[in-house]
Amino acid sequence: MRENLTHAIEDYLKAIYKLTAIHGRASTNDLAERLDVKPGSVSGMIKKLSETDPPLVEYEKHQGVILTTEGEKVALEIIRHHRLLELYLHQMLGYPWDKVHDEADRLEHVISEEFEARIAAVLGDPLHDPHGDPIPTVDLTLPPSTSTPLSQLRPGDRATIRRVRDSDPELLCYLEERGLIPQIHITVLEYSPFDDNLTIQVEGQTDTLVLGSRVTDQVFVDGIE
Amino acid sequence: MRENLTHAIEDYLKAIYKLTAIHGRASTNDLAERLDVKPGSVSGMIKKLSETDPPLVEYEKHQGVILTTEGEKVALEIIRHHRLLELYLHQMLGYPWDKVHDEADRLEHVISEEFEARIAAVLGDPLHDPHGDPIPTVDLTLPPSTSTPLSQLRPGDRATIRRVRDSDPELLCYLEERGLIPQIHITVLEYSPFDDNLTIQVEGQTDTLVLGSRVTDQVFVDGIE
DNA sequence: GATTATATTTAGTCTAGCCTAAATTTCATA
DNA sequence: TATGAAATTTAGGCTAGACTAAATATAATC
Repeated sequence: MRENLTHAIEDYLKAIYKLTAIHGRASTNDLAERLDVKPGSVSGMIKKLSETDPPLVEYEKHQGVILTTEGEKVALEIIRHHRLLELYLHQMLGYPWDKVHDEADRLEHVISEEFEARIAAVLGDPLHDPHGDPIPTVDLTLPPSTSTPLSQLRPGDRATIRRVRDSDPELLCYLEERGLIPQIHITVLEYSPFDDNLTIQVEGQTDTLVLGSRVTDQVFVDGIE
Repeated sequence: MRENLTHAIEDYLKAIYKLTAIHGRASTNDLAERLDVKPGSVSGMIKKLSETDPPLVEYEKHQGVILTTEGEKVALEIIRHHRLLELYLHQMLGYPWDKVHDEADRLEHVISEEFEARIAAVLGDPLHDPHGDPIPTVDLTLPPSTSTPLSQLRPGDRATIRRVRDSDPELLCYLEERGLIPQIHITVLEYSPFDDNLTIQVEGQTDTLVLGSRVTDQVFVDGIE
């Protein structure tokens, strides 16, 4: 497959992948914010990515950018690295939940295919990382995510937590302390329309929790009854 | 300690450490050869390393270079990373002997202190990597190596293999196939002064081996009787 | 439809690290 | 001690990837 891609290029492709998954196209400004660089730098890199052979992105001025098949492959490869690494760090090296992301962000660019294959084998070809995000398979397919934000549930709903946003370590600590981790069942008891608070019951806990939308927007659930 | 050091700088410091261990000082040309860059590039980098605050190397024009205390610390830190990684890859991920070096060379620059500490713990704070090289301790001290090249032994000498050069994967395969790995006992049966061949008996093997100096210069032994 | 605000691109700089080629210094030896 | 070989440094360029500031295009509002 493609080699000699720089870390910067890999980071751009990953960011484009994630933004297009949400908005259909990735805008210059959104990319700049996500990658923590200035918009002018993004324009330059996008131009370059669209002029490689084969091109990694498709690009029309002022219209944002999408990945080509080739670019998507690279992005998924890196995402596979990242999520396998997160799980490996958590399960095999005892990393706490909130610390795996940064380490994986650096390692994902340098591990070989051999390394990838070996940790995948040790982990038993897992399907999800510690935050519940699906891990692309070896042939780089990614099952579409069906989960919905916890914030959309209403009193009486029962559901299973499937994944949580992994970008904010503080949020992850908060969630872990309260037992809000993947595969846990919850029941919604109350909804307050003014402040968007949800009162929920977490399986196996006696106390209930009141969560604002800053939290419930970052937690995704499935199997709602 | 020092942060924001580039991979290139870390590679230079590691190379200087290894060359000074042999020659007292590291020359521009030797560094260029070891790092696979041109001598002109080395001059530029050395200048830069001697002008950091605090300086990482001590430098007099045309006289070669040595590490400062600060530079040595960085070098030992990277060497510790490298050797811990080699052992981890070998023991925990089942990497063959000859493949750990390249992977470790890339990973050594990106792992965190946390990662270092966790793999060291999993491995039980080991003292040697798979090739027998000593691993710098957490406080960055490295026991002086006392082993001598196998090529210096003569008939009748009995010794224990302590380490082998790890830079050439083909040599490593060759050595492994013949059971020439650390902690193995050997006896020298014959020496041929014309071609520098040694005939040796490896503990637990029935056949003897005839080895040229291209091999015996790369294998180091200890406990000669 | 004109005007303002926002998003994006262009143009010109900067730093890190490498390169080549030419100039210089040191070293070995006649 | 002079001279040629080897080692080293200097000078000038290149690429990747960032930055700033100015120019332009799109979108939003009156």
